[in-house]
Amino acid sequence: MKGQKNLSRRERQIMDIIYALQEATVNQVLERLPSPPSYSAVRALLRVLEQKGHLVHRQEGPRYIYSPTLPRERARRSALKDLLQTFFDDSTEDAVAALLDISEDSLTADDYGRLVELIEKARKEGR
Amino acid sequence: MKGQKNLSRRERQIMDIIYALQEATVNQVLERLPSPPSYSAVRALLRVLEQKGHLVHRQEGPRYIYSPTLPRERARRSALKDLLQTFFDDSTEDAVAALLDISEDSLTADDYGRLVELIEKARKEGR
DNA sequence: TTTAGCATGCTAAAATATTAGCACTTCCCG
DNA sequence: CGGGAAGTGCTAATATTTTAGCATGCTAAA
Repeated sequence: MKGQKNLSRRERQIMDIIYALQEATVNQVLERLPSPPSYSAVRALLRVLEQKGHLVHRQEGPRYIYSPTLPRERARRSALKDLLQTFFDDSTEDAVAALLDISEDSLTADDYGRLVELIEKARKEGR
Repeated sequence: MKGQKNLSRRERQIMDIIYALQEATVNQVLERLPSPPSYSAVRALLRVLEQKGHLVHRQEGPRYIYSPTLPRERARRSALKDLLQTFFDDSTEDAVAALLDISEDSLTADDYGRLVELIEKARKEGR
């Protein structure tokens, strides 16, 4: 029901890290946390996040590996949707433009070609 | 210096609202806040955000109108960059695909055309 | 003028989030 | 077998966030 934006600051940082890595151990999270707190502080947060239903863990040898409950694909759709609303007035075009602007340095001619294909394909499917 | 992800939960909600509206009064913020607290709670948060340098206000008749310190364009670039990293492994293509997927219902044939133009233009400028 | 309505500043209480520390378990290597 | 290194659970203290309430100023209409 409620979004995932009811997370506290640390919780959000942790979820982002885990989404970026897909799954992570306590230490992987700790390493990437800004102004990292103690090991046990991180464990406590992870426990809370699990209890709130945002994470699950499996045991891998001696240690826990945490992964998100909500699949990455769904989480990113939702995040993108929010971003679109907050910063782009729901304008897909503006968002794509910003995306291109950010990425221009790393895109090759082939990449541009693939992007055009992507759009052509969406256009066809879209009716 | 430090990012804007050091905000607390309420602070973040408020910044999002103000970025979406471009600028807002206390009441506009209050109306859109989930599980809205009291009027004065919102005022207190706004004051804190201003003191931290995230917002400024101007006086409009009897009331304050708050707006972000960091221009929307910069804030959204930065937000997009983060999103790209967290959820798309920095793959512009994946992000555009997700964007198209989200927006497909609302895009017209013309829109698709404009998107292709956008990319062609970026390709040319990109070298 | 008075007064009601709506705005603000400030501050202290309450609720949450964040953190460290201690006790216990498991794994692995000498 | 030990025994240390590296895990984990739990709990209590601390820090921060979030909130409401009170005092005050300004404006407009009765």
